[in-house]
Amino acid sequence: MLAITVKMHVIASMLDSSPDQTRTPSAATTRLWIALMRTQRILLAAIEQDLKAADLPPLGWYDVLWELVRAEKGRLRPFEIEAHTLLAQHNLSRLLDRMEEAGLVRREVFPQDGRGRWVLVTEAGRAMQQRIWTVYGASIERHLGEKLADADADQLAGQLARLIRG
Amino acid sequence: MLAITVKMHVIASMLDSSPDQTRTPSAATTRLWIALMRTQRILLAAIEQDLKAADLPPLGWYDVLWELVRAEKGRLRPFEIEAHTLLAQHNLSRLLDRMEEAGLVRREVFPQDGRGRWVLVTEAGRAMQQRIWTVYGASIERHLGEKLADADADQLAGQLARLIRG
DNA sequence: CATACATATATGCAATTGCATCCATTTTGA
DNA sequence: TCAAAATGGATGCAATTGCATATATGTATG
Repeated sequence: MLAITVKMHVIASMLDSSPDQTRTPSAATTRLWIALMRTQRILLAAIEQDLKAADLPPLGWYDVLWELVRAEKGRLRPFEIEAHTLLAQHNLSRLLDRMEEAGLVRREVFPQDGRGRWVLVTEAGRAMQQRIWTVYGASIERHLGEKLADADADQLAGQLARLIRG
Repeated sequence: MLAITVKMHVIASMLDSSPDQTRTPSAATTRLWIALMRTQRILLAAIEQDLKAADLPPLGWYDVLWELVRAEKGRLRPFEIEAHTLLAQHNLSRLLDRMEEAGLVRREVFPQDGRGRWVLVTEAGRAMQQRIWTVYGASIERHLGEKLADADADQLAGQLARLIRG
């Protein structure tokens, strides 16, 4: 499976990235780092609070549901969800436990590989994804969308994305 | 004390911010939200990993040490640290337990208010702050600083800051 | 000035996360 | 072909976090 090759390559490239202990960031870089951390934390806290106020589960649940809903046949392998959501493997495994317990997803065997599983979203899961989006989307709009024009948002998103590509 | 007035004002303003459930974010806003979350998470994970690889404590410890080192007389009240670092009160309280146990800070009574405490950074704490910065700074530079020019960083930091002001 | 309310900090307990490791299955390659 | 290495996923246990509440003290109000 192609994923194997990719993974080994990724790991190998990560291993040789030992920090150069001699360099120091510029004041501008440091300001950007702090701004990035603070902005994300404050917005995330505000949005998570809106979800909690509406008696909805935390964002991680939404991320998983969204990936499943948009996936073909409403199913993915755990490692695919992991890659999309950036959740750690063991955290995802347990998040899926909770979501399965809540009836939002189901796990089934993956016949082509005895180690694997399918994770499928249930009807209740689809309904929950939509219910969460009602609140989540409104919250994103209120805390973020209202603060800037779409053109600025797009440009800013592009600049942020460049920080982690290449 | 001024802090009282501020707090009540902040709480009051937060309480009336009920989400408008009817609005939905634009595609641009949603892209920005996702970019912000992903970029912050990926960079933070990379940097925390560098710290761990150097056998240093997590970033929260640095944030507290930094606030104390820069503060007059190397001391602050817990609620001041809380405000600067965005740590939750109970989390800070326990973080300070651990840091005190590690000999990096000390708690002393605050005579002017029987409820309060001083948190002071020790010599070991100052040394640790510098030791962490060696690695942390290099890591910021490598993961972030190298990706863009200072002018771009400054501009980007300004745009991010605008998202949480007003 | 007494009573109710606010503030500063701490803490018990449950839920989540991190870490290491385990298990079962592929895949690789001598 | 078969042992060694890699993968996909789960799990035991410790550390951290979240949540509610406790404790002590300060401030305001009738």
